[in-house]
Amino acid sequence: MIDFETTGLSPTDGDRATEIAAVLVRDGQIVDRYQSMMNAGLRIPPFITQLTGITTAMVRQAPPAEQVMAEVADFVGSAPLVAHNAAFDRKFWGAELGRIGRERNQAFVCSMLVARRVLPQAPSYKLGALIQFAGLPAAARAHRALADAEMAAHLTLYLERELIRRFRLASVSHALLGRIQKTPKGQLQGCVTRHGCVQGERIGSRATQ
DNA sequence: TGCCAGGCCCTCTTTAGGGCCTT
Repeated sequence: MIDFETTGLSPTDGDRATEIAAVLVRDGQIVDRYQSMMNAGLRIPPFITQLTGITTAMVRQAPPAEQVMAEVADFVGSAPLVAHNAAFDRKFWGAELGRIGRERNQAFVCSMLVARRVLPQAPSYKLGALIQFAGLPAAARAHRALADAEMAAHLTLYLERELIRRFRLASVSHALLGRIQKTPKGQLQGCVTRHGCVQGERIGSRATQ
C-alpha cells in the first residue's frame, strides 16, 4: 500500500510529492513500513499546510526527493501496489520515478474502486468515511502519508475478509482485486465466481489464483 | 478568447453533464 502527500493534484501542472509512505502487507498483516518526507525544492501552498500540517520548513529539512524515491522504489521492488484513489498515487509514482530515471513496473489496485463494489451501501468512499463505516480504528493524524497508508491497508484487508466471508474464498489475490475494481456494478458475484478461489481450488477456467 | 487533473460512476444518459475522490 502506498500513499503520497503532494503540493497539489497534478504532476503535469508542476505539483511534486512532499511525503510518501509504503506499507508492506503479507498474509493479512502489515509486516514492514517505509515513510519519509522529501524535499523537491517547492514551497508548500497554504491550503496543503492546512490540510496535512506539512510546512515549507519541514520539507526543506527533508532528504532530497531523488534520494527518497530511490529508497522507496527499492523498498517496494516489483510488489503489486494498492492505493486509495489509485489514479492519483499512480500518476505521482510514475512522475517521481521518471525524475530519477526509473519506471513503474507494477500493477495498481484502487481500494476505493474495490470498496464501491464490495460495500455498495457505504454513504461515502472517502478513506476516513470507509474506515468509520467498517468500524476500523482511525489513525490519530489523517492526511499524513503513513497514517493514510496504514488506514488504507486495514481497509483493504477488511475488504478481503468480506470477500472471503461472503463467497467462502480461500484467499484473495491482488489479481482478483484488480478484476473486481473493473467489474460493472452489480456483477461482483459473477466476477468472484469466474476468478476467485474457493477452499484452495480454482472454480473458473480463467482463474488467476 | 476561454479554459486549465483525471478517471470513475450515476442519471434527468449513451451525440452529456456533473459529482466523487485524491492533494
